[in-house]
Amino acid sequence: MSGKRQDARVRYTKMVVKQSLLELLRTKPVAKITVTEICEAAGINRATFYSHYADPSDLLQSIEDELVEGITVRAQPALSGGGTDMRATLRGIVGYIRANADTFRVLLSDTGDASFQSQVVSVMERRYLDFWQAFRPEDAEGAAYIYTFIALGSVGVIRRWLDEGMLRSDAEIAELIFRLSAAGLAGLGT
Amino acid sequence: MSGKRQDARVRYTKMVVKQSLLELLRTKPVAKITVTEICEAAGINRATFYSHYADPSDLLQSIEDELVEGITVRAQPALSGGGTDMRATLRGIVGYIRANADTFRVLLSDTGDASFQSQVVSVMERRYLDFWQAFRPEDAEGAAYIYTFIALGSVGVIRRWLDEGMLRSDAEIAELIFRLSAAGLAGLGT
DNA sequence: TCCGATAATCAACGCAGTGTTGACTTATTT
DNA sequence: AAATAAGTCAACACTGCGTTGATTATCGGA
Repeated sequence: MSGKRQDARVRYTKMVVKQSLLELLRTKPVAKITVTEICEAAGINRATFYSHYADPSDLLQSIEDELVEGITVRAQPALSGGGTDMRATLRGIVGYIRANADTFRVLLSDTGDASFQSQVVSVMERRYLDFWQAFRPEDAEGAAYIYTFIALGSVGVIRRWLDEGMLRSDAEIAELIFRLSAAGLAGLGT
Repeated sequence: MSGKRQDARVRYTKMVVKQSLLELLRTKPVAKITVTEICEAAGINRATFYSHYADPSDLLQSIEDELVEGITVRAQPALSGGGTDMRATLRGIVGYIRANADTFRVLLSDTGDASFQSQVVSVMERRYLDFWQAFRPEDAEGAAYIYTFIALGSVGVIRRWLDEGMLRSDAEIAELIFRLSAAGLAGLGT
């Protein structure tokens, strides 16, 4: 997409630095993680860190951006292989989260980042809106609240699923989220 | 509850320091707020800060604890004046959040604290569980997921309500949350 | 395969914020 | 008015910051 591929050294540095931060995030919030700490864990020089990122939050942001992008792509109905099939889209998203489970678990946890969760919710919200509006064209009272409700609720289900060690299959979780969301929407008209 | 009342000076210090932090939190995340900054804004000596709190996160934690306590109390059905009336309980909670709207808005925002949201969700979750289990004694498949779904969804509704400037009345929002939650639960059996 | 370009390393820098101390001043309680 | 507790102030060593310039290692293309 953007010109040539990055230098192998750069790729390595970014990778090792990201992994080190994620490792540290398991033990404490980003507020208490220092650049020095990250560099020691990564085995790189501090100056190298600064040539790529401004501070630990900036690094965290770049990790988050990748994951949000991954979800966004899979939230596009056309690309998820299911056309307008919401279940298929959800399975795609759940599968992607499983593939990056360790990272998602940390970032969505208590010591994680509120803004990351917020970004994920936004993507879900938009997708739900696109999908369900086809079925209920006329906007009921307080419709926007419902999409927020089910989007955040869905993320909650995913969080719990991750915390429990992903005992259930992707399909099961996708189906559960689908049913709960559909029910929430149905409840509006009541 | 715990012995005598605190010295007036202590009460003032804690108050002004909390307000200063909340003010700063409007502009940046807690990760980038320094003790020095807080003290300048509060007009107190740095040594005074350290005699009460360990660091900015510790101070933030104490603010959060108060609010979580406030919600917990109102989530007790017996105390919310409505017996087992879930609507009344929700109205009580929503009213409390409105009374502390500025603070809740900041803490539940993107730049807020993931652990605070998490604590609030926990309280709601437990309350929903107590209430609804009376109506559906036999636990359906994946019941725990539903409570997480509706608890987080409820917090999402509150977040949106705060962001929109609380245009709707407490009763309206409480009713909306009640309806969405009930619907989510009903959807499980389907 | 060699060469120019790009990255990473290292040591050093002044600077800002930390957390603690002890001597002091000021406010509160009884 | 005296005793107690809290806040102020200046100073301290220390840690981490962010940047610099010189040096070494690695990469990718001609």
